[in-house]
Amino acid sequence: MAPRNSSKNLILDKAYELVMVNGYAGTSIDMILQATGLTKGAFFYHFKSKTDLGMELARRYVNQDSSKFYRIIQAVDKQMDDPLERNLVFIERLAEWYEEQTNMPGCLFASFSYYKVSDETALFMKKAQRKWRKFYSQRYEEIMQQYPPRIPVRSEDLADHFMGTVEGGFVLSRIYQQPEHVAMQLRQFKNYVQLIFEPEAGQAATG
Amino acid sequence: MAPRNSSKNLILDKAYELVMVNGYAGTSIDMILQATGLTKGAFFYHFKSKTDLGMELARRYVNQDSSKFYRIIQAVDKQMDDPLERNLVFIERLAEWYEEQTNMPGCLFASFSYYKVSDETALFMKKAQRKWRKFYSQRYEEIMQQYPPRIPVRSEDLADHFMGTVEGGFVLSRIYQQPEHVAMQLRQFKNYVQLIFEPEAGQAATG
DNA sequence: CGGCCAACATACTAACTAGTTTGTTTCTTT
DNA sequence: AAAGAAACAAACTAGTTAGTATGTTGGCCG
Repeated sequence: MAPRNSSKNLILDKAYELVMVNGYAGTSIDMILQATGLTKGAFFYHFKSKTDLGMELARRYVNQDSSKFYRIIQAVDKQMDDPLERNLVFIERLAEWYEEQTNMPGCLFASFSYYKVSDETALFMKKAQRKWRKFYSQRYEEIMQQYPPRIPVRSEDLADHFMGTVEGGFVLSRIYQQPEHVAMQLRQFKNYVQLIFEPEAGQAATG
Repeated sequence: MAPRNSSKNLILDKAYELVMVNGYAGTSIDMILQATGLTKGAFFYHFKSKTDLGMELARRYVNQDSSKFYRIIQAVDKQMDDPLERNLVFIERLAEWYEEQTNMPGCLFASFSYYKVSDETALFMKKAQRKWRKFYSQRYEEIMQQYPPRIPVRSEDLADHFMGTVEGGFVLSRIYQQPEHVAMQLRQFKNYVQLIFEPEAGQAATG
C-alpha cells in the first residue's frame, strides 16, 4: 500500500471525485492530471492503464466504504446488545451521517454498473456485493431468531433491500439534486424493519 | 414526431441500447452510426449535437416509460376498485413484467445521473421525476384516506421510496448481473405497503 | 562519491472524438 | 419538366483520447 497522500493516492482521490461527477468514461486522464498537478509520466508510472485505475478505484472504494459502515456498526454494537435495536440504530445513524454530508452522494459501483467496465472489475464488484449481502443477512438472521417476523421474509432479501434502498436514495438524490433523499429512503427501510420485527410496532396507530 | 422506424427513431433506439450498456460518455456517435448503418450526415441532420441527442433520449424515455407504467396501471384499474388492492396488484404486475424481461434492466435517468448532463437535461429529468412523484403520491393519498396507516408516513415519501426501490433494483441487478433483483426489490416494497395499510397484515404470523 | 533506481516530467503518436462542409439522391410541388 | 427541399453520404478538420518513449531529478547505499 502506498503511503498516505502519496502521488498515487492523490490521483485516486481526485479521480474518484471526478468519476462521481462525470462518470468513468466522462473523466479523462488529462482531467485527473490537471486536478492533481501531475503529468502523464506520473500517472502511467502508478497505473498501467486507465482500466487499471478503474480496478484500483473499485478496490479502494470497497475498503473505504466498508470501513465507514463498519465504524458505525461497531460504535453501535458497543452501546447496545439487542440485534434488532442495533440494526435500527445503525440505520438511523447512517441516515444522520448522510444528512451531514454536503456533496452529492453516490456509489462508485452504481456509476460503474451503468458503464461497461472490464470483466475483472465487474467480477470484483459482484463478489464484493455478495460479501456485503452475506454480512448484512447474518445480522438479520440474528434478529429473526429473537424476533419472529410478522411476514415471511428471507434475510438475504432484507440485506439486498437495504443496499438497494441506499442505491435508490443515491439515484433519487442525484436526479432531484437534493442530497437529503438518501436519509429519507433509509428511514423508509427502517420503518419496514420495524413493522416486520418490532412486537409493538403499529399498535398505537395514527397521528 | 417522426414516423415510426424512421432513421431518427432508429438512431434513438440504437443509441438508447448502447447508452444503457456503455453509458452516455462511453457511447460515441460513430458507435451509434455503425449500429444503424447510417453516416454522420444523417445523424447531424436529425440532431444538432450529441447533447441534443441526450435531451431527446430523455424526452423519449419519459414518454415510453410513462406509457409502460400507465398501461399496467390502467389494466389493473379496470379490474378492481379498491385503491390499496390496485396498488398492490400494480406492484406485483410490474414485478412480473420485469421477471419476463431478458436484457439487463436499467434506467436512463439513473445512467444520466451518474454523468454530467447538460443543465437543460438535468432540469428536465428533475421535473419529470417530480411529476411521477406527484402521480404516485396521489395514489397513496387515496389509500391513506381509506386505510389508516399503522405508522405515520407521508405519501410523497412512499412515492419516492417506490421509485427508489426500482432504481435500487436496477443497480443491484447490474452489479450482481442477475436481472431478477428488480422483482425481488419490488416485492419487498409491496410487503412494506401491506404492513402499513393492510388491516389483517401480519396477524397470522410465521411459517 | 559514483552508481542506481524510484518517481516523476516532457514530448511525442496513432486512434478516436464531435462536428462541418460539400455533394448526391429522391421525392414533391408547381 | 424545372425547382426546391428533405434525407441522407463522403470526406474532411480540429481537438481530445489513451498510451509510449525518452529524458530528468533527487535520494539512498555501498
